[in-house]
Formats: sequence, structure tokens, C-alpha cells
Amino acid sequence: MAEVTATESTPSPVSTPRRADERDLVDSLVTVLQERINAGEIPAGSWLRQEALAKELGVSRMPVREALRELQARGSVELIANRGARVRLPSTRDIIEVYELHGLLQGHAGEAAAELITSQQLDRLSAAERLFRQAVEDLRTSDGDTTTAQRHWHEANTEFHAVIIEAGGNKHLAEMYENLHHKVPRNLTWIALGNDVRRLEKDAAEHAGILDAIGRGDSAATRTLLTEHVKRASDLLVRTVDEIGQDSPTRRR
Amino acid sequence: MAEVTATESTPSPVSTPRRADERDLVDSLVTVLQERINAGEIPAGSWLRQEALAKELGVSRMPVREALRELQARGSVELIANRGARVRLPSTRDIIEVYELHGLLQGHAGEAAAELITSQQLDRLSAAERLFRQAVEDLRTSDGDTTTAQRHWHEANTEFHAVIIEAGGNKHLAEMYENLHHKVPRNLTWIALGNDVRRLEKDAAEHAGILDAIGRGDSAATRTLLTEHVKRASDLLVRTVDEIGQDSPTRRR
DNA sequence: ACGGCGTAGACTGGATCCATGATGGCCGAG
DNA sequence: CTCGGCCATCATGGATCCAGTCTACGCCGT
Repeated sequence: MAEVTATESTPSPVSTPRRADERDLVDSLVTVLQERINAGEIPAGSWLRQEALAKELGVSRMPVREALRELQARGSVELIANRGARVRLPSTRDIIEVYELHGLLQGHAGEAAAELITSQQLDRLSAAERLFRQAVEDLRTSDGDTTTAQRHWHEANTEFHAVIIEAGGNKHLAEMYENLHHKVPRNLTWIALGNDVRRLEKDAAEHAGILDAIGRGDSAATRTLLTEHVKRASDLLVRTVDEIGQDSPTRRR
Repeated sequence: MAEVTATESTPSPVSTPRRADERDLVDSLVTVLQERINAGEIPAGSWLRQEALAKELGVSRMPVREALRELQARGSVELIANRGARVRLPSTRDIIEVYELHGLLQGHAGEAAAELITSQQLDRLSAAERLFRQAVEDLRTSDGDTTTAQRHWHEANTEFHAVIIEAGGNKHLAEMYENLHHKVPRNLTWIALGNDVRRLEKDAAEHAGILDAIGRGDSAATRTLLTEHVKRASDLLVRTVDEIGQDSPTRRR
């Protein structure tokens, strides 16, 4: 038929809609928005304007609406009738509760993982553990610019816990675990570590201990270590959030 | 979190859905469809036609589309590109995994509930326990018609576990628990009990034991009993599904 | 008669249009 | 000068329209 104007004159077709991974346009929008929210590009508490997002992403409001609906179901944003969508900003209580569940799920998955883990998965776990130590080194040798350390730590942390969850073998548990990250974004944990070398070392040491327990096939120890590990991270995060929570996280002018 | 300047633009952080019931049309559709799916009115594996649903519910296709998108995020249906929405039909593996999480979450909530439960909640728990025994009586005195027994048992079971989850105090855990029911509907459990008086008696006795443990404030026992209780229900359900799964899993022509 | 190909139908997915509800500013009265 | 109500503006929510795509049926060729 007639050449559609939008064929190649599209301003910015989101990213790569042709990826076989994503079923349709809405899913790619969900992914993009979720990443932006988790990365903090879209600050918590801010409004998501359908028109603005549609224009920016080069689509109409319709797929944006559906994407927002899905993000609401995930718990990433809240929809207010006739008002719009707002990025949910987790309260201290939310953080405590979500991390409690993190510990519960990871402890459970780890207990199973200690028995079920494959050698490939164990290798990935070791690699992640090395990356933790690398991140410590990055931070130690960095002068001001901590982005590399953060990137390495973030990669290591994501991979490490993902492998444990995966090795646990319960796909629905994995899904719930992912959902938790939609409620309290991963990057918050890094903020809590606060570029403190000693804290990071302690964090790395805990991961090494967990790796060791899994390597020994010690289910009980794995569960305990994981639960305590998450608990410590939670306490640290809550303390940090309470401290910096004094000034308004919403935009000031 | 500190109150931001008197402008009410950022009132509450995250946890005030304002109204728990229905925010808008889409939410009411989600509720209706979810209930129909859980009740089995819409059989698993069947297609949900947007046009048909819209006409039947007296709305246009648009809110139906958004409702389906939300049901997909919940895991109740699956969306296939350019094909439509289909009610997901849980596999045996799904059931095993989901019930494993049921046990994990309920055990955890129960452990906390044993210490935190209020007297009102304990009353509700007792009432539910009585309703279980009533259901046993209903079934025993019924001749053929088991709907009353089912209704009572269903009410009792829903209330009993809901109270425990609620008493546990973790709202995110409660939300996850709800989500699990979207993946494996509640009514499946009744099918597994299969109108068998002895099984029902055993089930009621287990609930009585749990109630007793909570009443004594015995956290450890509560957790153990709950975990085992769910495990037994899971095993029974899996066995039942496997048995009846022999005849047409997919309808033959 | 059987299998492959082409076409018609139907349903989903995206875009545009309109109505409704909310917000914020402006004006008038006390 | 301040408070309250009215109105304009804007964003969301719902409906309708159009295009793309998958399926299924039927026809034709071997």
C-alpha cells in the first residue's frame, strides 16, 4: 500500500521493537519505563504524563496507557482516577516489609540451591563473587568517580542473587522475586552502601561466605547466611533512608 | 518521611490506595473477570474475546483491553500477540511451585501472627474454625448436594488463612499471597478434598491445631503446622489433578 | 484424491476524537 | 486584604475508526 509516513520518519521508535524477546509494543514500553524508574531517571513521586511519554517515545497515548496499567499491576506506579500515574515512592515500612520477603524468598531458594545447583551455575556464582571483590578494588582506587564500582557491584549483586534464585528451581518464586524489585528498586541498596569501602568489603565477604556454603552443599547454612545477609542490608538501607529522608525527595523549586 | 511544604501535591508516600474497592471501570472489570476465572465460569485454556466481553459487559473494547493487560500482569491470563488473551491453565509443576510458596508465606506470616494477633482476629479465627466443623457436618448430612458444604468450607478456608496473613502484619506478603491465588485458583483445593468426609475432618482438625498453636502464642509450632498443612494439601491436590488429568487435557473432537 | 497455495474473514493492536472530571488562577464580595 | 466561588485549561477515560496479521477454508494443480 501507500508508503506510511511513519515508516522511517519515526522520531525514535523506542529502542528496538524488532526484538523477538518482546511480544509487542506495549511490552517494550513497559521495559523502558521500568528501567527508567529503577535507574532513577524518573524520580519517585513524579507524574507520568501520557501525552508527554507518547510524544517522547514516538507512539500514541494508547500503548502508553496500557503500559502504565501493567506497571500499576506490578506495583511500580499508582494510578489515580482522573489524575494520572505517579511513580510510587516506597515508605520505610515498605522497604522493611519487602526486604523481609527478600530474605524469606532467597533463604528458601538458597536452601534448595545448595543441593540443586549445577556446576555452570556455581561458576557464574564464583564469577559474581570475584566481581564483588573487583568492585571493592574499584572503589578503593577511585578518586571521586564511583560509577565503575557501582556498575560492577550492581552487576555482581544482580547476577549472584539471580543465580541462587534460578538454582532454587522454583519459577514462580523467581517471578515474585522480580516483582519485589519493582516495588523497591535495586539501586537503592547501592545508595545505602554509600561508597564506604569497609561496608562494601563486609558485603563482599558475606557473599563469599554464602558462595562457600552453597559450594559445600550446606543447605541450612546457606539459608541462614542469606537471611541474615538480607536482614543486614535492610537495616542499613532503612537507617540510610531515614537519615537522608529528612529533605524532600520531591522536586523543590 | 518529612512532610513536604504545605502544598498537598505529595500527600502520602505509597500506601494509600485511597479506596480499596474500585477506582474506575477497568478495575471493576478486572474484578469481575478474575472472579469468573477463579469460579471456573470461564474455563482454563479458553480464549477471551475482547468484542464479546465488551458487548456482554456493556462497555467498549478499550477498558476490556486494559483489564486483560492487568490480568496478564497478575498471571491469570496470557496475552499472545495478534491472537488474543487465553486463560492460563496451571500445570502440575505450577501447582507444586505455587503451593510451596503458599506454605512458605503462610508459615512466615503465621510465625509472626502467633505473637502479633489481636483478640478480634483470634475471634475471627475461631469463628472460621467453627465453620470448618460446620462444613464437615454439612457434608455428612448432605445427600448429594454438597454446595452448602463447599460454600462453608470455602468461606472458612478463605477467612482462616486471610486472618493469619493479616495478623502477620506484612502488607506486601498479603499482596503476594493474593497473587498466588490468581495463578492457582482457590476452588481447586475443594476439588481435591473431593467430598470425602474423612479428608474434610482431617483438614478441619489441622486447622484446629493451627488455631490452638496461635492461641498459645507458639510461633515455631504455628509455622511448622502451617507449612505441613499446606504441603499435605498440595500433595493431595497434585495427586487428584494427576488422576483426573488422564482424560482429555485438551478436548478432543 | 491429496496436498499446497491463495484469498477471505476475523480479531487484535494502534491512532484519533470526544466527554468528563480535576486543578489552578482570577475576580468579586465581605 | 483575605477568603470563597466561578471559569478556563488540561489531562485522563472511553468510544470509534483503521490497518496489520494470523487463521481457516476452499480451490486448483498434480
